[in-house]
Order: sequence, then C-alpha cells, then structure tokens
Amino acid sequence: MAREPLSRERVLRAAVELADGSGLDAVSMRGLAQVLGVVPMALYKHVANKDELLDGMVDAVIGEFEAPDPALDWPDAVRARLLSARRAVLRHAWARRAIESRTRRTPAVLGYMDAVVGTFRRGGLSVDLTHHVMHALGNRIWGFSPELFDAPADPSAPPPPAEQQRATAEEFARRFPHVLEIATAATGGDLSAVGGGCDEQFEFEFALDLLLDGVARLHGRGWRSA
Amino acid sequence: MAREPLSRERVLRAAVELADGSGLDAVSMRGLAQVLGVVPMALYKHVANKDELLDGMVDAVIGEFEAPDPALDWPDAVRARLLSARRAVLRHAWARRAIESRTRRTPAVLGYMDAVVGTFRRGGLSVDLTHHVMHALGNRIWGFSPELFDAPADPSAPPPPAEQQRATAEEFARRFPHVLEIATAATGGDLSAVGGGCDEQFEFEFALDLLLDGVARLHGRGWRSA
DNA sequence: ACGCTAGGTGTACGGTGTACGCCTGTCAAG
DNA sequence: CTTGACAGGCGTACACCGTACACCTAGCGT
Repeated sequence: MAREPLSRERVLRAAVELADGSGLDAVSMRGLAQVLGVVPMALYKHVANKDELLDGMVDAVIGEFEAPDPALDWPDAVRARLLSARRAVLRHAWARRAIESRTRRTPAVLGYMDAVVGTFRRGGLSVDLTHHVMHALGNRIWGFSPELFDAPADPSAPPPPAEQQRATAEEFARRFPHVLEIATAATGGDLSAVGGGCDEQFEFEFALDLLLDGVARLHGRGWRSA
Repeated sequence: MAREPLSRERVLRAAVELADGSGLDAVSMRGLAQVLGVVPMALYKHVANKDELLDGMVDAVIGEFEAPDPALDWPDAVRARLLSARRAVLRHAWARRAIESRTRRTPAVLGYMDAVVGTFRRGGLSVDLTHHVMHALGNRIWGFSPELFDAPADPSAPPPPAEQQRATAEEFARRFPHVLEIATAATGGDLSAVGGGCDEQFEFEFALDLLLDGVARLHGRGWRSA
C-alpha cells in the first residue's frame, strides 16, 4: 500500500499533533519524520528548515482564533478576541513557548495583529494611542501573560522528606516574607498549593481589564503622545 | 605558570563576558571551556549543568539591579526599581532571552521579587491587590516588555531589489493596512525604518505608567477581589 | 519513447549536553 | 615522614540535534 504523499499541510498537522501529545521537545526533524513513517530529510521538501516548521505550527494555532461579534464595542471586542486567542493557546500547551521563541512575523501573525489593531481603530482610538496600546498589551494579545512563578512542579516527583521541607519553608518565610504573603493569599492559605495555585485566567483578565480601562480613560480625555 | 584554579565565580563571570561579547549562543559548555583554557567537563565541577549555568548568569544580572531611594513613594519606588532593572538588562543584550527561557526561581530571583512586592506592601496596597499587580506587570518587572514586531533586521544583509521591495510593500499595505498605519506613525512616516523604529524606552514607560496609574486608582477606591 | 521534475532516500558532518573513569596535586591525619 | 582521601582538571564516548549533498525513482507532459 503506497501511503499518500507528504504535503506541507500533512507535515504541519503531524507536528502539531506530536507537540500536543508529547511536548514541543519531541518535535525534532527526526522524531517528526518517524511518526510520518519517513526519513528526516524528506521533510525538507515541504519545509525550508526547522524555524519555518515552528512558524507553521504557530500559524496553525492562530488559525484557530475566532473573530468577535462585530456588534461589540471596542473594549469588549478586543476582550473577546484575546480570550479566544487564549483558549486556542491553552488547547496547545506548547504554543506559548513556541510563540515566545518565534520572532518571525508571518502573514498569519500580521493578519491577526492587523485585526486587533483594526478593532481599536474602528473604536475611534488614534493611530498614536493604538500603537502604544499594542505594545502595552505585549504578549497578552496571544492570550497569555508571562509566568511569574515556577511552572507547577511535576506531581510525579517524590516529595522531599517532611523535616527538610519544613526547614526550607521556614527559611523561605524568613528570606522572602512578602513573596510568601502574596503566594499564600492566592491559595487561601494553603501553603502546599503555592506552586501552581494561581488562577491564571483571573490574572489574565485582571491585567487585560486594567490596561483596557486605562486606555479607555486616555482615549476619553484625548490623550496624545509628546 | 599555573593558572589560578576555576571557581563558580570565575566560570559565571566568564560566561557573562562571553555572552556580552559573542552572544548567548556562543555560551556552550565547549565554547565557555575554551575561553577558560580548560576542557569542557571541567566546568561540571563548578556548575551542575547548563541550566544552572544560565541561572547563574541571570543571577549575576540581577545582582546589578539597584535599590531605589527609600524616600520615594511607592509608585516612584517601583518605577525606579524597574527602570534600574531595565538598565541592567539592556547592558546585557542576551539577558532578556535568558530570563524568558528560565523557569527556575533562584534565591536571587525571589529576593528581587520580594523587594518589589515589599515596595507595594509598604505603600499600603493590600496583599490581594499586590499579588494581581505582580502578575499584571509580568516580565516588566525585569525591565522589558515583549517584542511586538520583528527584531531589527541585520543591517549587513543586502537589501532586496528595489522593484521587488516596492511590490511587497504594496501587498503589505493592502493586506495589513492597520499594522502599516501604526508602524509608520511610530517612525514619523519613514517607511524604511519601520522594523526597528519603535522607541522601546517610551513603550516600556507608557505601559508601566498605565499599569501603575490603574493600580493606584484601584487602591484608592479600596479594591478587593471577589 | 523521452527527459524533466517532484519527492523520498542514504550518508555524512559538525555541533550540542553530559555520563563515566582516570590521573594528579594538595593536605590532614596517623 | 608516609599515607590516603579528595578536589579538580582530563579524555573518551554516547546520543541527539539540524541539515548539506548526492542519489534514485515514479509519474507525467511532450
């Protein structure tokens, strides 16, 4: 049975699936070739190099973003767009890291940015203000904020002996009291949950609204730079 | 002449200098060993592995951050702290990428975060609000905002033929009119400078002040979550 | 029947991090 | 003194990475 031939689509689709299932590190040219039942160099007939492969994978995620209801006013429209982006990025755990590492602005990336910018402009914001707002949003236009604390520890790892754990906890409290304070507050005082205890969704929306509110105020009073 | 022995300090210092001079990619165990006149495996007697090396380099940069004048009120104190961090990170072009890639919260990292959190707390902000504000600031506490557009193109690269350049420019204008609009506005209409034309310092401070202003307002009206 | 070409193959090169064993100079205890 | 532990630098080796380059072959338009 002659398998159907490769294609850029098939390669990218397989890469996304592989990353979804086994993580971004599993997406090596060799690894990807293997799941496609093909020799590594075969991929290069469809993708120029690994960077382009990554770009293509990110583009695939962007393709899942949904446009907001056109009836919404600009803050809600931006909000809807970014939250849709967030949902897509969360569906692909690797996407965040991939987006952060890419610097290439593909047509898909530019298209999405253009849509976001367009939403502000149609809302009446000045070119000037819109420009700075885009910078202020930063990676939040991709639906995520930077991770402030550790990624949640691997739950399969064996916990350290209780004695030592208490000792390090005490030292932590002594050296970083303020961090401890806000970390425990976030988990309702459950110290053991401190690592992965933040409600990322809330944090995302908090920051987003903080920025959008600020922008709305600047816009309302006719802000202009310099 | 017996060279003085290696030490963790010396290794880290050499790594930082190497990265400063030749970029982060030049910092491989082999490359670093070479500039130290030593065999690669020798480094492992002083650093557990490459991740720890990177962590150490980041810690070195954090060591350059300066504490603000204690007489400042909280918004100015935070501002001063973050701008000091920014100066340090700008001194080491690689630091930004290194910080983004690290997930490990070393004592140095926690110490710095604790200082920032402490500044908010001493200003009277609630634990609750402070926590969310830290998330909202995100990587901005390291003195940089995410790059929205391409890194400036390598100026040594030969420019494409004028004809083709005009054609792609026209297509760009057709497909991404809004992006073009804000990009040209940022450079005063100089289209050729669009790539690296943003005033990053302004963007950083704009976003920072937008956030701090919003926070001050929330604080003033006694905001609390849920 | 011919030759072109798209697409898969095989081999090879130079790079990476790092595990493991060895060897040697220093220094403290017997 | 001698001895033995040990810190620290050395050498080799392994598995993995991206990818350059030459080759082969099936299918197709002329």
